[in-house]
Amino acid sequence: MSETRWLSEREQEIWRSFLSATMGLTDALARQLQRDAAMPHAYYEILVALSEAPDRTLRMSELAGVRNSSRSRLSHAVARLEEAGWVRRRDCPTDKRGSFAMLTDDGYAALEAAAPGHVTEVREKLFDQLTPEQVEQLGEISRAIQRGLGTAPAVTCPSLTAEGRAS
Amino acid sequence: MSETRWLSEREQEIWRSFLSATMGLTDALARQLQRDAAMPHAYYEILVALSEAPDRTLRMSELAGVRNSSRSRLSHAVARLEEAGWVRRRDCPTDKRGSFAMLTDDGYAALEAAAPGHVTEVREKLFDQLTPEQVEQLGEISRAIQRGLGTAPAVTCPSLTAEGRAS
DNA sequence: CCTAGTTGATTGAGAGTTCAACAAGTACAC
DNA sequence: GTGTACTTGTTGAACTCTCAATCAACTAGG
Repeated sequence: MSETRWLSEREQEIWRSFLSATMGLTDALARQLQRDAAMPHAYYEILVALSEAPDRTLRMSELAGVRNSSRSRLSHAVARLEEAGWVRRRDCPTDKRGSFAMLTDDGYAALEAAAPGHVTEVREKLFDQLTPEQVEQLGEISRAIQRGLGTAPAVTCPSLTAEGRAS
Repeated sequence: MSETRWLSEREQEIWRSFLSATMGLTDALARQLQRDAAMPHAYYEILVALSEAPDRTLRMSELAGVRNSSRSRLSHAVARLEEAGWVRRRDCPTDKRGSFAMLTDDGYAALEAAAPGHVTEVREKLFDQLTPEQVEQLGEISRAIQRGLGTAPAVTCPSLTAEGRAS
């Protein structure tokens, strides 16, 4: 076992700043969604993933994969979302173990209602704070980190473009 | 109320990548600490903050401020840490409402034991993935985000430098 | 002094996440 | 076919975090 490669002063400074920034940002987004749309960020992302899927429907395992979520977590979450009437489960005909999760019209409406506030928060707290160069740099850095994590650089989050919106 | 400023395709792509990267990184760190040191990341940071304080002691409210944590959360956390024997509470003599949290020798030992694995994870998953330029860029970006959040750019995280370590 | 308002910290309930255990179904070799 | 191994999805318990309520102690103004 090799020696620990400790962080330099500068690295530590950056690491702490990074941690503070990302945690603060995450926190701000979560708070905004909880306050204005009564849903946790994780649930919002589930709704988004479903809204972008064909027929607004996905297998539970696919949904878990796309969201980088554990099956267990997703199962609990979908149970909640079903209670709220935003998602409905269907059995898979070809594989009797399988389950589909389908976004309901109510769920889509909830997503549409939540989106503007969420995007606004993302824009104000992140993009408005950075220069265009920094935005590009952040994109590169994020990709690099993703590579290091060995996770698929898959589709990962909300539909926030103007085009993605319903008419 | 003004129109929502939706994200461009490019912005959305970067946003998703950023979210995936930071969540994945956060997750990896949390898992490593939980697995190897049986503590959540938040608790690790509390121990770090205490270890860097004079007499390894801080007022609860100061600790909450430094960690950007709610008083409630900290109270619960310190209760757990006290159970584990890693932290001890003391009454404040001058302000009888106040409480001190003090890192015990056991707590310090636990921190020392946990640190190498944690730093290694941070280095491998973050710094090893970036060029020196990107590291600097990330520092700048993080500062900018922090400014936008309006939080103090205070000391925010683990003591990971070689100098910070006990002899 | 004494009330009103503020601050420091704790508590309990509710919600989300994790982990391990589990049931049920599928796949594949033999 | 039969048995073994793997996959899909759910469940329950334990844990952390949040939020609102609470309480004690301090502080300022009359």
